[in-house]
Amino acid sequence: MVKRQGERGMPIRLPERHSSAGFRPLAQQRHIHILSKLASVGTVQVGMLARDLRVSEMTIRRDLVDLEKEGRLTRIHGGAVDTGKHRRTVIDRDEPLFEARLQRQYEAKQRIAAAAARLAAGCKTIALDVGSTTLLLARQLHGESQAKIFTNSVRIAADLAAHTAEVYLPGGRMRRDEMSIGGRTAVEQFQDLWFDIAFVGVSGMTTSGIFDYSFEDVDMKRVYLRRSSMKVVLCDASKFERMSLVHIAPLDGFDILITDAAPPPQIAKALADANVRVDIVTDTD
Amino acid sequence: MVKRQGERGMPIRLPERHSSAGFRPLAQQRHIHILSKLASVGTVQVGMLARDLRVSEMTIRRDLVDLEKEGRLTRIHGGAVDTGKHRRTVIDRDEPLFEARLQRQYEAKQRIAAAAARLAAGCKTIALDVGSTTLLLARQLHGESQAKIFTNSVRIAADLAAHTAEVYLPGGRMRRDEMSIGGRTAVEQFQDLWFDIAFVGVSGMTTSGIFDYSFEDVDMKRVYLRRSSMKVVLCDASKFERMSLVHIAPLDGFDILITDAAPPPQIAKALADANVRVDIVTDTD
DNA sequence: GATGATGTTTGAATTTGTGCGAATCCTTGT
DNA sequence: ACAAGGATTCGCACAAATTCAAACATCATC
Repeated sequence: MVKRQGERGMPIRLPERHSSAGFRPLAQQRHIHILSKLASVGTVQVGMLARDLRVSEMTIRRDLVDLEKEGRLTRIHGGAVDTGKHRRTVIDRDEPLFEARLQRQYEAKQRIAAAAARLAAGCKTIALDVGSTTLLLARQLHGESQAKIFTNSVRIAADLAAHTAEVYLPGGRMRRDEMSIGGRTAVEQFQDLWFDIAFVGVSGMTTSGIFDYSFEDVDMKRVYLRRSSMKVVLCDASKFERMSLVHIAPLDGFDILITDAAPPPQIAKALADANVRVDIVTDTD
Repeated sequence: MVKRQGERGMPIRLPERHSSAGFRPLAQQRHIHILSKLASVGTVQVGMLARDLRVSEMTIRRDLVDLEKEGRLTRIHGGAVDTGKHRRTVIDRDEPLFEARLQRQYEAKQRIAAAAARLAAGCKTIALDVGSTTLLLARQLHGESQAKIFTNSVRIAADLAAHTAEVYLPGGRMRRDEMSIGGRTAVEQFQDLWFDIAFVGVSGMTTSGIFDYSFEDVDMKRVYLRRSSMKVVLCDASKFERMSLVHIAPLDGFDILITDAAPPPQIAKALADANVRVDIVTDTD
């Protein structure tokens, strides 16, 4: 059976030259709706989407098939989860958001963290940003007992406590959800230090730079990037071409990008122009 | 066909919906819920999960089998525990030392903490010292969502994160065992503040004052006692007549002592002379 | 009418629920 | 300490429910 778009072969994403009437937007809008839902909650259900978008479940399934072909999501029984290996991801009604974020793209983050840990080996002073990927990195650093680790994440500090020799935190108010410490005083305490290497997580990356959705944590990210010899950004591939609330820095604001898949061409070029080394940790292990 | 809860009669409230339900949690969502529970509590029970997720116990068991195959947990009779290699997110299985201390005199500490929590009710700024009793107190403060809580214990901060509105930490190096933050900079950050009430734990008390075995934490204890309107010492009865490494303050350095049994006569007299109010929480509640 | 997207039907595939015997755990008695 | 008894939990096998996707019908636009 030939799919309705089967003859296309290539995933051409032309803006559809359909002149006047905007009937096409419907499908397009559904796709956007689905993807944005995925981005915010990590999972979608066929029935729920059908109800939200006032279309049949069959249509939703066809949408999901299309989006899966483009690699934007992974279909599972009953719905879909955002890209990454099957079996993981999702949010929960009443449980911490963080845990859900941690599960999303778990394998990718794990691989990224492993590569980052290799990079950090031997460094004496290591700065760790807030985030789920950096938390996984922290766990890989348990062995580095001779390093001093600086982080504004209480979660990471608590995790490192039992294993790593020296953990330093800035002072200030702790954010509830993220368990990060931010604010002016916190930034001041760290900005006079100098780190051998800093690992910063982001929530989006475009040709114009790296982004994060957290207003409060951005200042500290900037400090990390400003005050370290080697500036490493951890960013799984789902975050390419995605902007967020706050612009952290342009692409030449860091040295190394560790990710799990090749970035899209424009970003790849921009990274090359900015002299950023790109480490891609592939799926095949 | 008899429902699994059929004998209960009415109160079953299953969200019976039409085909486009989306109410039953996706398999992945259940997995997340389970892992997340595991991360926060350490163990899960089949029955409880089935109730939480509104699915049959069989389904939960199948989930657990799947997750065990992925190595994310270890199944035990009646439920599952988290496997050692995936450590918990918020706070880890506290190291033996701390856990042991927490168990020692557990009931006494719990009662003391409860009395302290009553004392703290309504206070706007609360300082919490490091220690096992103060940790129990922190857990009783989960409801006090309008208070600002200051502590140099990362353990307490992590514990409070999910429940209490505002938690403040000083910056500095974290001690491994106690997960406390100390040092000159930490002390400096707190000594300009003023607390409504401060709770300080001690490891010994004699007629000459209160003592602690931790060299690093004493300075912060002194700050708490110096900078708060109400200075409360938490001290279970086993610590009377015991000295420790460091002398924190004389008996007139605080206002209220909460303990679980009447202190020996000499100390009682010395406390009376120092104008300390003694709250004894008896075994009979 | 041709084209392409969407809705509907229907049987297959997958997931979930239930019954019931076996296994395990817990308590109690000796 | 060991065994018996009772209760709970497990997991297989099968039934029920849900979801999937192919085939076809329908609708809209050009």
